[in-house]
Amino acid sequence: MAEERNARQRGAPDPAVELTDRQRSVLRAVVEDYVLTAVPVGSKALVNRYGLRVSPATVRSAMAELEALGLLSHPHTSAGRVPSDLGYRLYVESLMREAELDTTDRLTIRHQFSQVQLTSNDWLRLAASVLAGSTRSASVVTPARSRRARFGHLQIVALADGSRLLVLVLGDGNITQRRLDRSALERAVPGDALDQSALDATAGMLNGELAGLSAPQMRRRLSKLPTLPARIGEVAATLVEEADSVVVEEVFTDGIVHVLEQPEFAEGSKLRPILEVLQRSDFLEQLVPVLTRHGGVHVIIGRENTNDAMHEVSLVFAPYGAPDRALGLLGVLGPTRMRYPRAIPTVRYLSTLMNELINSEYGEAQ
Amino acid sequence: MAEERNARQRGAPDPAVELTDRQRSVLRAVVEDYVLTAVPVGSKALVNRYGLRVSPATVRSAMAELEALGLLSHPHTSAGRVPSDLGYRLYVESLMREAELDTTDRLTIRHQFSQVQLTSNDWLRLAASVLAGSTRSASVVTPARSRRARFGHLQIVALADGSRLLVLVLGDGNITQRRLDRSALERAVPGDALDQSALDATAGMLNGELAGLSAPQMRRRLSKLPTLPARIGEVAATLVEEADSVVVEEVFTDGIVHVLEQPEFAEGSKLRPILEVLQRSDFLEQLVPVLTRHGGVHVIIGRENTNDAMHEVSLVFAPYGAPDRALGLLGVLGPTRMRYPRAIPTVRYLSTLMNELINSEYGEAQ
DNA sequence: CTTTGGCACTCTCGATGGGAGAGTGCCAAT
DNA sequence: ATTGGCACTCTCCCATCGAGAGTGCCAAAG
Repeated sequence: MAEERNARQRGAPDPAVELTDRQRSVLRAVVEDYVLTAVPVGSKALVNRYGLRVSPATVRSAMAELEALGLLSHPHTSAGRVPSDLGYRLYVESLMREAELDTTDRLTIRHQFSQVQLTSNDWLRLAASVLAGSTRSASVVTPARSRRARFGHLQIVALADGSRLLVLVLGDGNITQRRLDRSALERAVPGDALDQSALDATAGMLNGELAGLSAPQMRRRLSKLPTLPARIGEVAATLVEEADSVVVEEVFTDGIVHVLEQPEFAEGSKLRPILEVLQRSDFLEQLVPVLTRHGGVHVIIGRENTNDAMHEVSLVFAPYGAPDRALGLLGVLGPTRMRYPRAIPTVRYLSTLMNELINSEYGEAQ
Repeated sequence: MAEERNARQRGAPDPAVELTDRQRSVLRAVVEDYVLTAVPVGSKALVNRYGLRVSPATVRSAMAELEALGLLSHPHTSAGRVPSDLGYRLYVESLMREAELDTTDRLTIRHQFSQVQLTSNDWLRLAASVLAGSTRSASVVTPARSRRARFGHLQIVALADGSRLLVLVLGDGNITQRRLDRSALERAVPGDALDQSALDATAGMLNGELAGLSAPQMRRRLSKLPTLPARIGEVAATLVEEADSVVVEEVFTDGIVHVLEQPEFAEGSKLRPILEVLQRSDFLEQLVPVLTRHGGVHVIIGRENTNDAMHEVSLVFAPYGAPDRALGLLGVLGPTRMRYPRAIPTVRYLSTLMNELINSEYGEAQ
């Protein structure tokens, strides 16, 4: 399973092998109880609630051992135990009973996706909404676009109202359009008839020059063309601008309210840094290096995250799309005390579903 | 001034005329002090901080009068006074010293807007960001689109890679495009060469039928066309879908963190209902009826808002764009204890600026 | 050698109870 | 009409104090 390689890659110690069965079941019980109640869990309560066939004293000693291993911690003497980040990690790696999503859940989700069109933002908004609703956490979805949009080809279309439309098809199959500013064009090509053939020629010339370039490369190439005719200059500037704007990733989030409901964020100011990070459009992008190794679901727990603001939250995320041409990310964010056995299958299902949809779209379009 | 008509339209009592000069200046001082400190303000502190040339006892009696008029209130006996919604209303109507925005502020804002292109979402994101930053409140911006997008004209363009692009120009000047699903087209028109002239004919036919219709009307009209050739059916379905998706308004918000910083929202759960309302894309839409009367800045204070969730916040907002073809809304949301003298001019300036930009764009494009 | 019951100890949490401080309301004097 | 004085009323902060829950350790029992 994908997650199992995770810990080692991350260089985290892996004391799983040394754990006794008792330690394992105590750790599991502590994690699951704490996830449920948000209250540090004591030996007695644990025995009662989980029907362990041993005495509280035995559990206590197991807990002490787990604490020595760094898997549990004490808020203070004589409070119950709380899982450490490492404890959660071990739980996620090998203790968790992970169930796939219900068939009904899957059908509901799939149905919702059939209602919106693939290229629209609604698609991503829906994904964020489904993730947030299903996991009751905050969710984040980035569009599946190549990190650096490559120039595919360019076309200038005459619209019926007399204006021109610049259509830019990117290497990853995405399309953007922009209406050309007619008065500016006339400024650039004074007295010219703005006939379609001239524009076609311009487009053809640029298509040849720019094939396969990213926006910055386009800018450089264009500046090098020694004598750029004025009319081309206008189109070219618009073009670069348009390509640039595609690269800026819009991020869709949903379900922030769920995080707010968690007791660890009852104090509003706790949420602030999280909100700020979620706003930043590139925060999921930083995770791209982490997931190139394999395609599955990734879990980042608390302080495992290099971003200081995220030391008290966990991230469960996965890529979707094709890594080489259009990579998107989707995931959920919640307190480290997160329902991993729910979050992980949900993220996994959504990433495979969106993969499937996106690939069938590509299949048809090409 | 626009705001002055507001209170009467709203049917709110208007005790302004009856207030003595002293009462007016006490009310103003109370509002301004409370807005600044968020602490109920007492008579003594008021005299000290605002250099009133009277004794605390005098202020006390003025406060008691203002309280009898419903302009101030008491959290409890022997705490200071707090403005009521009505008190804020009166302040906004006739007590506030409203300054226009700095020239430097204006230039900075204008410069930022010159950096992004008008048709992109970045334009709206920028507006939200500027509003939030300048007022230190949460901001909301809706795109300037006619509430019901009207069909303008339709064009089918052959792309260089062999696929087709459906370009839909709406009555308000907005453009959306969608790549036509080639395999589906082939299904609809089996064995056909998909030549451009056939598609042009289709487009021409639909242009004639659908001119000026809204998406629902389009749907009805299309279903009535007795014998819709298969090839047109495919295009038509895509078309309606596209037009539908334009009507769904995306809302841009920013600066929620600022609200979180306010002491009245320190307790996270207070923020919840607000967040939920902000998420709902139609919440600003509900305000459209309110503002048709005139074009200026509107202020809705606390319980004046019919939405229960908004009873503890104020809204300062304005329309932009042309009411008949493309109406957008922008505004800020904060605690009733809001810096109105800052928020109102900012919203006003942004709405006029965006008006100007949008109209110059229309001017050039037509 | 593991498990268990017992026991002393520790720490949080909630209730209780004063001051201290800020503010009010009222009244009599100016 | 304005003001100073004064008694009164709240909140807020702090300290105190059990109750409760949990721990750690130890000696006894499997």
